[in-house]
Amino acid sequence: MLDAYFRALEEFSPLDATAKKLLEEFIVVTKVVKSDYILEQGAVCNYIYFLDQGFARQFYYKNGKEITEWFAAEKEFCFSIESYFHHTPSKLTIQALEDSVVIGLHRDALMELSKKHSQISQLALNMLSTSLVYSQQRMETILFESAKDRYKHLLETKPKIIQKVPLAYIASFLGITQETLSRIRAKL
Amino acid sequence: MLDAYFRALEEFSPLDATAKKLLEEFIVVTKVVKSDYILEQGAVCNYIYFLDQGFARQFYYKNGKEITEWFAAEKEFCFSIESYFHHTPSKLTIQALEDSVVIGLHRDALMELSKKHSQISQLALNMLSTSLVYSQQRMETILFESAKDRYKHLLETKPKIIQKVPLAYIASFLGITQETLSRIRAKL
DNA sequence: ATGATTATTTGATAAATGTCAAACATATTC
DNA sequence: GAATATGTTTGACATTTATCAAATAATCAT
Repeated sequence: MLDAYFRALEEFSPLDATAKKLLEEFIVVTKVVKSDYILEQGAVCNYIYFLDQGFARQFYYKNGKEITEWFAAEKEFCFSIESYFHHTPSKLTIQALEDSVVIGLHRDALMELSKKHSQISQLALNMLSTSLVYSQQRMETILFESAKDRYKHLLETKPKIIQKVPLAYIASFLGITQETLSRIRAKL
Repeated sequence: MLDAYFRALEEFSPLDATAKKLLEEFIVVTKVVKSDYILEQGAVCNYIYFLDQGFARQFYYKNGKEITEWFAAEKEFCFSIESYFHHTPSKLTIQALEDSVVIGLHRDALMELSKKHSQISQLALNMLSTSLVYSQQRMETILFESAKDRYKHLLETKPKIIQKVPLAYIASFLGITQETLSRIRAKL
């Protein structure tokens, strides 16, 4: 059941049986159907979610419009960074775009267990540093690539998203309007 | 000597005498004069730098132009995130904009000592999570605020930068040209 | 299947920002 | 303090992207 999950965690750092046992206490598995919320706006994000099956998006509201901030594909992680670390209500909503199985790892698993078990602190450090590098890289692409290049990059790195998801979601994820994206696509 | 430094670290997480002693082994203090490089492009960034005194900027080259990515004011931290975590040559250069005293904390201090001492793992986790939240927030401002709003925001949050630094640095930091910034400023 | 809803494309136009060139201002050096 | 280098502003124009409106196209529910 949790095999794929622990395998995904071990991409970050090795975990022995003790570490896994400790972590298990903090793991919650949930099934959600399409359109269900994994995390609702206003709730505190207490978990790092892993999409064991399915597919989800994170979005928030800006001037009444939904802005997609991230897509989580199968075997990927997602959470509201700000809410998780600051214990504040989440601006983000995480919504399943398909029927999904979500594995949540409670904050205390990383933050508290990491005091007791060094493999877990290494796990947390490696998860965080990976996120940080991604976040930094994404910022750079937004600053210095044109909308067209960002779309092409997304096509290369996450072609599945583009097949599965309404254009408007992708546009807001890229930071452009759907009309602009439609035109970019027409000229490709 | 290191008082202010440990105080800055303890903003993230408390440190007892043992923790401080362990960390000290990995601390390097350097004086640099104006225009000196704290980190050169192509070198691996092995330290998280703290500007004990002085002022610095991080930049890299994009189409032959210097793009400022970050300013580090006195008592602030800076490092090349990607180079530090991936042990790869840094794309970034960190340059002192004034005579400065820089305190570097070696990667092994956080990554290795955190296996042995839980206060250090907490320190590392909190430093990383703080960086991650900042990085995320900055990305959002870039995506969703106009150049003018970003400039105003910088004026509010880091007025000193604007006094000390050539306009071209600030412009590239904001992701715009210096001409555009000059016009924004004229109309404020 | 049919109508209703949702998603996508297209067109006309406006706004924001970039590019290139030159003028102007300030700081630095001899 | 004159000459030089560096930094800033301004102008004309090009490009990118947004906005608003409407036309199509695709999907969904009954």
